[in-house]
Amino acid sequence: MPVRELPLVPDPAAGTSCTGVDAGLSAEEAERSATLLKAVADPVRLRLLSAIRATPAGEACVCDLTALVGLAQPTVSHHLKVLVGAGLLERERRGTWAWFRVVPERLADARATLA
Amino acid sequence: MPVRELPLVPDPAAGTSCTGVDAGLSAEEAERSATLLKAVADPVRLRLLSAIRATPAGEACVCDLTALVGLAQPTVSHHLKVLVGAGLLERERRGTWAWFRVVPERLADARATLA
DNA sequence: CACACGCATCGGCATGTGTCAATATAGACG
DNA sequence: CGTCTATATTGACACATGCCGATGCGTGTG
Repeated sequence: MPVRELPLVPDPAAGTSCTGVDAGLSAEEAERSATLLKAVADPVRLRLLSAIRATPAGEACVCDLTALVGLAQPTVSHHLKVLVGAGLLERERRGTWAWFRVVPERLADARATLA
Repeated sequence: MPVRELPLVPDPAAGTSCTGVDAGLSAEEAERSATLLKAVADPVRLRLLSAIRATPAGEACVCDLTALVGLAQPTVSHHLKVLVGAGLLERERRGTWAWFRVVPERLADARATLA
């Protein structure tokens, strides 16, 4: 029966079982963090966020972004909806256009989950 | 024909086309960042990273982690492989066990893509 | 050598995700 | 009201992903 080397602090007589690493992050916390990170973990959505933030006014409408990423309009609308759903973007309708702004606090939240 | 309101800086005679938001993040950069973030955007992998980091020695073996997350051993091995592939984890074989440590620099890289 | 144990890989299945064409909705304008 | 433009929604498809059981590989132990 192989025996662990270095720490071997606990587990003196526990048979062959491993030491047991407890917790570090609950399943619920991990689930919520992953949901937020999944919204960002997409190349198109990263470009959308970056492009909107790089705008002089800090906002952009769908047609601008459609031209930018080179995808069909429904696809871009879908990605924007995902970002809005995650709280990373705010949507405001002015006339015919829909304007999107990033929510920096929410982006900071995402960054904080990797701290 | 509706006309844009606030900025209307360029686009004086360009018909109905939108202003054009340029760049902010190249497609290649976005692709690489998304690959790194995808590795982290999973509840199980977040828990694995967190648990390994919370260990006194900063490392853990598969059997510990299997017990932690409550999934089958092949599933945990799969997730660990994803994390190693992304450079977020280092793997070292000592005897029968495989020990995993987090690579803080790589985690900082992931965090930096959201700056 | 034979065996046991930890871990990795394979094959398959269910589910999730990105994409687009087609269509629906909403507001502006005549 | 009818039409045009910008955006949202739907349906369908291909593809990726998470999960597990079965199996293979490597390494200590008797």
